[in-house]
Amino acid sequence: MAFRIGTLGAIVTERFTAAIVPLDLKPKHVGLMTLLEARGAASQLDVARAMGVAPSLVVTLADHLERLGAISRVRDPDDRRRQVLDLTDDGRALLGRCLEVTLELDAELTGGLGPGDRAVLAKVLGALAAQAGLPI
Amino acid sequence: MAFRIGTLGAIVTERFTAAIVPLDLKPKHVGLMTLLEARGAASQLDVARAMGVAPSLVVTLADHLERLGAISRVRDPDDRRRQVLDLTDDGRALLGRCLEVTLELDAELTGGLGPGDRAVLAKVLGALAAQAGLPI
DNA sequence: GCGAATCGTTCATCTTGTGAATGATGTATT
DNA sequence: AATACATCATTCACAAGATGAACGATTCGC
Repeated sequence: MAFRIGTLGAIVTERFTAAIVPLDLKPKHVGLMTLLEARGAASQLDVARAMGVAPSLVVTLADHLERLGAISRVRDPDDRRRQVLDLTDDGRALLGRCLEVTLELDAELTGGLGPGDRAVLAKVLGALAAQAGLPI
Repeated sequence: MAFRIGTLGAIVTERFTAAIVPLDLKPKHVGLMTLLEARGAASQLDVARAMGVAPSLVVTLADHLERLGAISRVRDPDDRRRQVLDLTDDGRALLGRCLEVTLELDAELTGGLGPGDRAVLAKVLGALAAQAGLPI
């Protein structure tokens, strides 16, 4: 059975990217905030490793999120090399709006499905996320 | 119910991209070949419109596929502005190997699922593909 | 204390993609 | 038939996203 899941992944990604443009966010920003929400405060290097991304990219992402007021960024007093990131209340609110957008997209994409099918899809995607080590 | 389908889309896309590296292909190359397989020969502008991509990008993609011997590229004798692309036999074989890779990835991602769940997933993704106007 | 490792940042660079300019060809109007 | 306009492919300059190497500031092991 050929799902062509790769091509579909690209389409879904594209739609999601477009859907969060009004929030002034890119998918990686959402990924970073989601990570902070799930794990609590973390150093930039921790974030880079968890996201599978170069540390220099985290600088850029954190710059942007800090400018939006979505995260705080303070030197760890116990190790002043570390820059500790954490979600602000504004950040949590912003992440809430991301969730709304996500739900709308989910609804749009799975509109034709019955409740049973939706449950199965949720299970499948949950398993997929767990496999990817993703908080969901 | 939050599927976080956007984030998952990114993960799947990434995996697919990695999986076709050995074939010297990127996802868009596969998209172009799939299009030619489904619709038959097409001009570069047709391809650009169908893929939702700039015509100048099709030049690059076609250059690469032509170098691989996967597509032919001939001037339309009836309208010599048009450069007509078509899959070669080698291209069809290459696309076959892409399908194998896709099937392996599908199997890997849905390994823990029962046959009923897989059927539902196939249906859901099929509907999604149809909605995106994608041949599947 | 001193050399080595770690963390964040900057910088040069690569890749992917777009959009404008160009040249070749085709179409329409007169 | 000639001229103006539109269309197609191509090239070029450029923007965005991401990487890796170099560097400065720290901290750790000895």
